[in-house]
Amino acid sequence: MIEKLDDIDLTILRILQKDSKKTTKEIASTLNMTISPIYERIKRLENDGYIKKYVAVLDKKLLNYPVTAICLVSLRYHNEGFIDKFEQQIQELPEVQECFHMAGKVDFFLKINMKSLDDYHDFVRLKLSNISNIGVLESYFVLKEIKHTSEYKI
Amino acid sequence: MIEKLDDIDLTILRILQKDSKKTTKEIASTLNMTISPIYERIKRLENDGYIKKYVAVLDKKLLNYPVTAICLVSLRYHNEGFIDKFEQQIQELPEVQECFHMAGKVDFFLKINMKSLDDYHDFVRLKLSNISNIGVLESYFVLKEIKHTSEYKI
DNA sequence: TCTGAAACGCACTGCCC
DNA sequence: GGGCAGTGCGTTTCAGA
Repeated sequence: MIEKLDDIDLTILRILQKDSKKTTKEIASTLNMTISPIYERIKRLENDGYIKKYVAVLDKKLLNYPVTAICLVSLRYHNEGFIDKFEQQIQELPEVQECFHMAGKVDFFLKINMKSLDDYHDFVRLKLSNISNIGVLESYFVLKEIKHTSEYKI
Repeated sequence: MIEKLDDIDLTILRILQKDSKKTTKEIASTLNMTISPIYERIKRLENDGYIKKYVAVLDKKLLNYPVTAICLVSLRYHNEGFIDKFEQQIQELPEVQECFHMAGKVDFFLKINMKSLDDYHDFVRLKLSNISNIGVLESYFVLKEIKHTSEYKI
């Protein structure tokens, strides 16, 4: 039973998508409320699916993933079976952090993290190119990450 | 003092980037260790910057952000001042979830979440276009999000 | 739906090996 | 660097309004 969110719910979501370690007590304090209602609202937001999960955000550079590539893929054949299969194969590649099916000339848009350009070369040659049905494949490299957040403007 | 990570550290990071609500006790249990060393390792990973932050991941659709656009921007002038200013202005736009400075013909790559195509139209017209120095601006829309994770393959 | 209080478990500290 | 025990705090539950 999913109902509309009020301002209190939105404030809770705003706080937690910035810092999920904030305690119920702290959130209650900023909202001038007691712990119980905040606690129940958070549980409701989790159960209703507004909060999907809680994750630790790691440092790409320190983990030695300095190379980020944007990869544009166009398929050769566009019937349902081929698209589904491509999507399924992409899911299983841990190097691929994001993949979107696009409207327009380019079919898929991929964001890929690698340890080196050599690794990227191997990745394209051994993994991506082995996915049959890829027609055109264009790669672009990120010089600098200006902004990267999981937050939504709520 | 940042030292190299061993397998235990990497396992901890793997677990926490999937689910940061896992307790120290649970992590210790899967690693057949006691709580203390796991606790200390997590603190070290936080202090050394391997773990940047903990966040709640929200549901875009439930929050009524069904439109995701990829926006490619080329600047008119490419001297340092103009680029810095552009980057600074982008930082302040909450609709922009990701922005990368690219190598190649396209200067910047933006990922933008909106409530509707009308809102996107307004966003481009009122906010992006008002940033002086934008030369070319191309928009592509996401039909379907195949994969979107903050995890790294560690 | 909020308040307040009580119970539980985990985070955190200090000491030992 | 890892194990063990104690304390405080946050989470969780529940009676009442």
